Amino acid sequence: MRNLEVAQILREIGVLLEIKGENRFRVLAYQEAARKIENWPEAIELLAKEGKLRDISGIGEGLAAKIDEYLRTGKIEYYEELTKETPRELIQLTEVPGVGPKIARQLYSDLGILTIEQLVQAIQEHRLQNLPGFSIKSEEKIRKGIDIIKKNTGRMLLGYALPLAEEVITFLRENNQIDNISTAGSLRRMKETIGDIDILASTVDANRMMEAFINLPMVKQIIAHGTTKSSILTYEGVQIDLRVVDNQCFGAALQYFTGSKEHNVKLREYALKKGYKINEYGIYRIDDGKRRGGEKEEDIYQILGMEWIPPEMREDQGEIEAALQKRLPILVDIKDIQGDLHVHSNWSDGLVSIEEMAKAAVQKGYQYIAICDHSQGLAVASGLTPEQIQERRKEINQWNQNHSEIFVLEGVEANILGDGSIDLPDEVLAQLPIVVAGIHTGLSQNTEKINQRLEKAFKNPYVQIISHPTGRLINKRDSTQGDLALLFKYAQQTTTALEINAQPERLDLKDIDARQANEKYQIKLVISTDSHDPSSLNLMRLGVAQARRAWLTNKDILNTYNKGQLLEILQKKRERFTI
DNA sequence: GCCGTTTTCGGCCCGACTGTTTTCAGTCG
Repeated sequence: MRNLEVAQILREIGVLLEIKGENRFRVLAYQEAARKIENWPEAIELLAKEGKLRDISGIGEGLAAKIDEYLRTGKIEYYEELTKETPRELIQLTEVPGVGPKIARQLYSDLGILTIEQLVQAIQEHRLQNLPGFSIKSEEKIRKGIDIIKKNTGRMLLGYALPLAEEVITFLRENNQIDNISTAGSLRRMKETIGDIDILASTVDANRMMEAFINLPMVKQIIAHGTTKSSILTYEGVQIDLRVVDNQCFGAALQYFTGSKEHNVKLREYALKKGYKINEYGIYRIDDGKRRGGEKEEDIYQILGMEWIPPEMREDQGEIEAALQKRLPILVDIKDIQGDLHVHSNWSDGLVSIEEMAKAAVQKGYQYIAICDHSQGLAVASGLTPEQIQERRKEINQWNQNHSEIFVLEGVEANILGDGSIDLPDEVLAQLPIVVAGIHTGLSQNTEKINQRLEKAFKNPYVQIISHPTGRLINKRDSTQGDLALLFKYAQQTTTALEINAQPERLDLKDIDARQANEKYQIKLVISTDSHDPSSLNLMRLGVAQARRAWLTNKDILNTYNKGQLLEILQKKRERFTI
């Protein structure tokens, strides 16, 4: 799968063209194509091979030829030409807040600056303020921009951003008279990583609220402070923006600030066709200029003749078309979750006993919980031997005999060994109502090996669920080299379910892949927290968000079924593939 | 550079803020 790689080079061409001062719509075309390819669920090289690149809307003759060239030869002549006059180092200069393509170009042509280090040096020597159009102020602005990227170590995990935003919102609520308050931006869309935290509110006293905001205990630096918008930087380097709007504009503002940019562009284009204009203050008829709504977010969509679109879907991935046809799926909701099918206890590397995990699950209102401790192949996690599993069974049976409030399923998270076999014998697996299996070692094997390994694991009749199927750790470790399309095929053929692991750094499968698995291969998914302690059961909402971003409904998710239905489904594969 | 119940040319979302200007360019979300 070379999609990211191709998207990257197209994006770079876009920036280079921007720096060069090319037609901005040509620039846009490259950026749009990059985005589409990045989010395309199938391998771009496969599409190219079949001559179907132009199936992707936004890729025409010119781009298709360049992509083909890149996939064939490893480079694009046009790109090489561009970098001769516009060095590619300039791309990273444009990543400094306050430095766009025009300034990057000026810095290079007038001062020969190519790198951020050279820029820092030039600022120290006050060489910027003498440039035409520059002053001490603009120099200072760029210096601050450099500070910000140096502090910012990329995007933070949703699992980190969400509680932080909630803490801020709770604090603001306690200290102000608030009409409406909500997260916005990528946080409201529940993307797996978040750039900065956006909060939107309406209140009778904006000044007071801003005052409270910039005086939060976590504030290290105030980046901006006004009556409608303030930004702060926390000690941990997170930027939080608070915007305050009139109550009657709250819906329009929420729609606008939630994005995504691509969703909004598409929505506005459609609005124009229908004779409406949308901005952050409301929706207006173009002919008489009159405002037709905007107090509620629903107004915007309703007036355009669409269903209200859940924020998680707003990525311009077909949701606008579906909303127009009133065919949006009813997305799975946290309230639909009946249990957690992958948690650990202190029999392996969990922190607490089975009883404590079960009690915590009762608090969540679950019908069932599956204790899936590691198995013997994972010694570092105190994986269980067959004998230990026998021992553990007594404890689980005892719980189930004495408690009716929740059913504890006896399970394991077994290891898929280097050759694809499972690290427990079939006789042992057969006695466990639920077997989750995952790759924990040999993650860097080549594609062929990973594929063979997974094929064998999927074909094991006792393995009903594959945990964290790609093994990725966000910002830390890439997915395994396994071929996803093949993996989906195995899952489909063997009626094996795939996990959406809700751990903040895993969220594996990711949204577009989970959607593809379900839409194209009709694979069922399981949302599991992989908890090693009771409080991690709360991570379920991250997994549910991921599933919603994958357009999944109740019927697609195994752990929305009641206990009886679930046990029946789990039995199916075994009945089909054993005698 | 793409695209078309606005079809083969002429469009391609919208506004705020900043800084440097007398009406706007650049950047950002």
